[in-house]
Amino acid sequence: MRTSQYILATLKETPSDAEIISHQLMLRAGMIRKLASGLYTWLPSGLKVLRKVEQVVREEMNKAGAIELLMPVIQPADLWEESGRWEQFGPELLRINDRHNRPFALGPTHEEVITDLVRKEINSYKQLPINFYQIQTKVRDEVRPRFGVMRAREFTMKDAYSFHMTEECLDNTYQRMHKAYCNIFERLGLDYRPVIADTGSIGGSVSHEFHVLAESGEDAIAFSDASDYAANIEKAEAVTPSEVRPAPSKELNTFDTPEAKTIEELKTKHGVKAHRGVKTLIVYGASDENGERGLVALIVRGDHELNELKAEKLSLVDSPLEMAKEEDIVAAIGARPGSLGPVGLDMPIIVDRSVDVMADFVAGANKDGVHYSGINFDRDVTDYTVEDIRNVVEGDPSPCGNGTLHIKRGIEVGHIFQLGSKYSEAMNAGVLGENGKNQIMTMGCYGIGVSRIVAAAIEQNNDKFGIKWPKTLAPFELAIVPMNMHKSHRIPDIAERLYSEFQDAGVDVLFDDRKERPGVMFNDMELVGIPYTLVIGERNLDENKVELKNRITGEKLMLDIDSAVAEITKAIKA
RNA sequence: CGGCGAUUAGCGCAGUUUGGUAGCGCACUUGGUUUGGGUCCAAGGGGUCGCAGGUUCAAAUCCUGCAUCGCCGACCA
Repeated sequence: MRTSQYILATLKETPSDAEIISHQLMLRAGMIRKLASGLYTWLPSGLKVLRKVEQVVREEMNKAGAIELLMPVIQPADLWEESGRWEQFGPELLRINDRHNRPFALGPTHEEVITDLVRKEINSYKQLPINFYQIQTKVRDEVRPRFGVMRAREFTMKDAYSFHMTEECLDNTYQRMHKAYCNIFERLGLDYRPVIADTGSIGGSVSHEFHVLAESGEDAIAFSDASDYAANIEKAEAVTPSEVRPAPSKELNTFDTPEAKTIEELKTKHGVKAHRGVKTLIVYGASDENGERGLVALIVRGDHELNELKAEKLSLVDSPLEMAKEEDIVAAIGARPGSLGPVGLDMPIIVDRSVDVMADFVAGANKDGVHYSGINFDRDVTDYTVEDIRNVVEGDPSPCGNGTLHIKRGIEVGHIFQLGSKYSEAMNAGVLGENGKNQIMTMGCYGIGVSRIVAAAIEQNNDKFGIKWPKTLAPFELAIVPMNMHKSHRIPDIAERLYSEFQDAGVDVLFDDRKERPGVMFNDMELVGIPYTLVIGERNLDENKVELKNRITGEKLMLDIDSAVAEITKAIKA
């Protein structure tokens, strides 16, 4: 490709609405352009990278025995009603009506469509297990799209769905997919981790996420330093410390705290250390038979955070979790948030495991501007239950029993689930078993955020000059940069000759034939992140040499013109 | 969904306080100059100042409403 016949579309200045480095570089390197919030056009260079990711994914899926197909983006509402997700999915499901006013959804995922296909096409246990996948555009009307293609409303996803007679068979395929995913992220040269995950709105039991480690990641991951335990923080169990609750040593006392509404203010204004106090969070309880929701108190240590996911899984708590409105709190308790506590509280009280082992602690007195000190369980608070409802923190013991937890940030690029029969049952997807009877199939599903991987790879591979693509992802394998080509005949002759020889050798080469100054070309090639740049200039031509620059190592090599094509091609294809 | 901020040429921004014919840099076009790391000089093209109302002799500027975009938050009691 010649730059003069291409659209490099590089930008000198960083567009002001790009926050993270991958978003800035994708815009500056001419990979994407925004159409509207969360909607992006892939420019030629960006598309080339996207296709390379797709190809790696496709090869590894095929190798793992999955079969490619392609399903529609537009899906009839009936299917979603059958699975129950038309109601359940919420506003993230973008709904449209056709000209006959029939309801449809733009597919955020394809469990319904594939289950419908399989129940019609697969009739016998002899055809199982089977695993279908597609690489396709997904639509999710995100609450807040951000970070460019990282969290977009329209994005490319690889989704696979497997069907089985037994749990064992599902587990088998699941492990195979787990391995295939590891292969994919390794081939893409990414620093990644598989972590134990929650199943979220997709449903099912066993689940792993694959995270690319990056500071800008939206998820927190907890790792053990002494085993391979790794979990999304929302799923990591906070293990009960071995310590036993000390005996009460203080009397229950009130003290005035008119200006202290937060743990931080209690600390600065009254010297209460965060881990000596507790936070009392009021949420709505599960609805009773009349559909009424009461209030429930959740209590975590002052220096801990409530884990919303753990909380909403408790039977007493409404799901999704919703914090009580201030007026409801005042009506029920007579005090406002900031002065709440468990003593004398007339509602179910759920305390975190780490609160259960506290003695003589501080909490609000359920009277505005007043706190208790010296609170002790079973003396001052008698009716409560103990649950794991907090996020793990750095230094917690690992739930696997080995080592200590550390927290890092990650970008979720893959997620695999053992779905069980959630969809197959709701949609009556069965086959005839060996015994001649109908049996509901068991399912697994496996997703990879293909477009997100492009951004995640940039987060991990950049410097102040731009993107440093790993060989497998670079939009071009080689750039030819002639110095002041229009000034001589030697330069263009050699550049043209090498360009065509590289093309014949099957190298994806970008020939920068613009009438630009050298600095402009160098900067563009570095910004775009092409792994090798071949510099052709008068300076070295008299010795019959050309210069090869490595974008990753910065290394410069002088090569004989006559052997350059063979040598470089060999290095690239290695 | 809540809070904050932004919206002026393709991009980055000034001008808005104090109303008076729309500016700068980059990019683009033309000519010249320069040539191994974002040359320099000159000339030029490009804007219903997000939209709709209002106030005024006069609105990018003041007022009202709306839209779009971004950030933060959506447990932190």
